[in-house]
Amino acid sequence: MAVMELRHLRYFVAVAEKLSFTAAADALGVAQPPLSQQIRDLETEIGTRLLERTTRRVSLTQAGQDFLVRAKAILHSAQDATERAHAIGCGSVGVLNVGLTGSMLAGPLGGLIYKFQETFVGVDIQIHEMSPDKQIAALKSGQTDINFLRTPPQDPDLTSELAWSEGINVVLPKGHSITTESVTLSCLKDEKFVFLRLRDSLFARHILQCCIGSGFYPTISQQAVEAASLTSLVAAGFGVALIPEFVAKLAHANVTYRPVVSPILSADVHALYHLRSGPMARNFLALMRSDAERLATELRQG
Amino acid sequence: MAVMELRHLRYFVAVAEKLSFTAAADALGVAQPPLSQQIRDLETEIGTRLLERTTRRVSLTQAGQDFLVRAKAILHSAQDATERAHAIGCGSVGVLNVGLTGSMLAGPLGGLIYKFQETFVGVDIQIHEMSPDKQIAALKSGQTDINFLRTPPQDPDLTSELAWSEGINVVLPKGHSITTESVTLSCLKDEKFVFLRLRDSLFARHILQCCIGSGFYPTISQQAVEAASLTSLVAAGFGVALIPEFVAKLAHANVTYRPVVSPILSADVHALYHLRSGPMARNFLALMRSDAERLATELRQG
DNA sequence: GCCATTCATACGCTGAGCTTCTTAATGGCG
DNA sequence: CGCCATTAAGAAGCTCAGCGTATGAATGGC
Repeated sequence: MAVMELRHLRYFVAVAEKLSFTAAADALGVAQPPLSQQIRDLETEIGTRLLERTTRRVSLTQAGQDFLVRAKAILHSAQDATERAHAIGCGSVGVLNVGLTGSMLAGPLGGLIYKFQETFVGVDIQIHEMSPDKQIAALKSGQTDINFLRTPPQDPDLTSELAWSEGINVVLPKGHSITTESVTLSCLKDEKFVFLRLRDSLFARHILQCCIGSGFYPTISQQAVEAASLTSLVAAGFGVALIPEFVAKLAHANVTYRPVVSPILSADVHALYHLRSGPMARNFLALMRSDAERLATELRQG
Repeated sequence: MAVMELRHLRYFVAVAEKLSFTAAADALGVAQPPLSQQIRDLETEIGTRLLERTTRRVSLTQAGQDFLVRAKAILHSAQDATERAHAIGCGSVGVLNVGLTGSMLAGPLGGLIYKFQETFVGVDIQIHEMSPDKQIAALKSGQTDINFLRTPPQDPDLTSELAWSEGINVVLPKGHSITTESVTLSCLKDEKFVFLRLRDSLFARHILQCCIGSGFYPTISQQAVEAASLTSLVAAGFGVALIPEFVAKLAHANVTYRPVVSPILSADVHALYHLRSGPMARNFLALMRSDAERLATELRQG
């Protein structure tokens, strides 16, 4: 027993719309006899006549009229399904879940997301703010497709890629004795420091190593979890802090920011994604790379 | 270039639901290699991967997840379309348009329609009241599927079939001199008559012939178009009228009804339908015949 | 490190669907 | 009234799509 295929529907719709087997066969690019046969098979399969035909006239039965509407809808659905799947496969439609820590949007990421949205209007970008320790779990569970963080973990399933590098600023409480436009790390050796929690933050440990490299072990008065909290603690008088350049854009009234010029310090942000992350994530990464290259070129030229 | 067929969807859905080629192949009753090949063809056709597969694990891509939902919907639609078409072909669902004149429902037709509705619950019966001259046009244009009238026309496209026969009653105004339980036609020879318009009504001409056959030419004081109007004209004092038995069921306060027993008169109602009327009409006719037969048997026995 | 399991590939075969040729039927036209 | 053009259906042969069998490659479990 033959089963119904889309071919039967295509043939039937052609005949039903032309009300002629020969015209339909011509339009379909097949000969007339196989068309007649396929229609016959379809009618046998359904168990009722769809077309009433004499040698001079072809007309739809009531069943045929109903079936025509549905057949066209099915063919349309099939076309639509393939187009949608293709679009999703290309990464031009769908939902892209981006995971990041709260302070990350202050840097180039905001503009990057805006540009991506402009290019891929069919993609809905969902931004999930989450603490660094939850990011890996979110990626692995598929909750997010791509995450941005300063501490790329070593995980065989996950790939990390440098997104951008920032300079380091020192945050000084208002009225602090240092008044120079820029500072060196060593002139901070007698200060009290507010740090990110060393246990969690690769960035904090990196800064610590830099201090040691500059010849002193910093006195740590407080440890915070969120980078944005550091500024507030400085404002409250707990000491000074070293923060990524772009976090300093989130200005605070009772502190001042000064770039650290010696040694040259940098805070790296990494894009982290799953090995089998979708095409949207790859498109995002591609845009990110081209954007980084553009920035580098501009810096070189300007 | 191969085109997509329902087979591809069936295969894909099977694999996507089992998340295993071998299990799906087993369920589909085919070997695993052709299944792999069909999936590959489908992916080529769509232009993107739908399934991510290693030798140990099969998983859906984002495109695959979307496509799975749509593929299942399409297969369901196809099944639904065939079932609906089959049902329409059998006459068990659809709309049956019945055309009739206003007074026709008083007879056996009401019960017949009720019984038909009980048997074919999927059929929506639409009753169209219309004047006799519009019935043929309605049938030919497809506006109605089956019509009931007392004057079957001779038309090569239309078939008529005796639906039932009724006796004839005479309608007398209240206080008329005739007081017997039943009357003969000849004892009405000196009455004034209200008739249906002779130009339109085969029934009226039939009655006229019967009067002539009984030895008199009736004095016609008024002619009406609707059978139901005759009773009102009698009540108004325009004379007496001869009407089909079942129309007399529509009782009127100021008249009395008496059967005409000699000669035996009958008013026939015919079912009229198109040569290519649908299966619902045929089902209705079949029920009508069996009902008529049942009535005849009951009459014979009782 | 071996083995079992599973998906992909290779290859030959069967039959479904196609083309061509032909027949039957019907409406239009002279 | 009969011929012809037109159209759907039937017959026969062919081609290739899809299937089955056999085999290979890869991966996770023991």
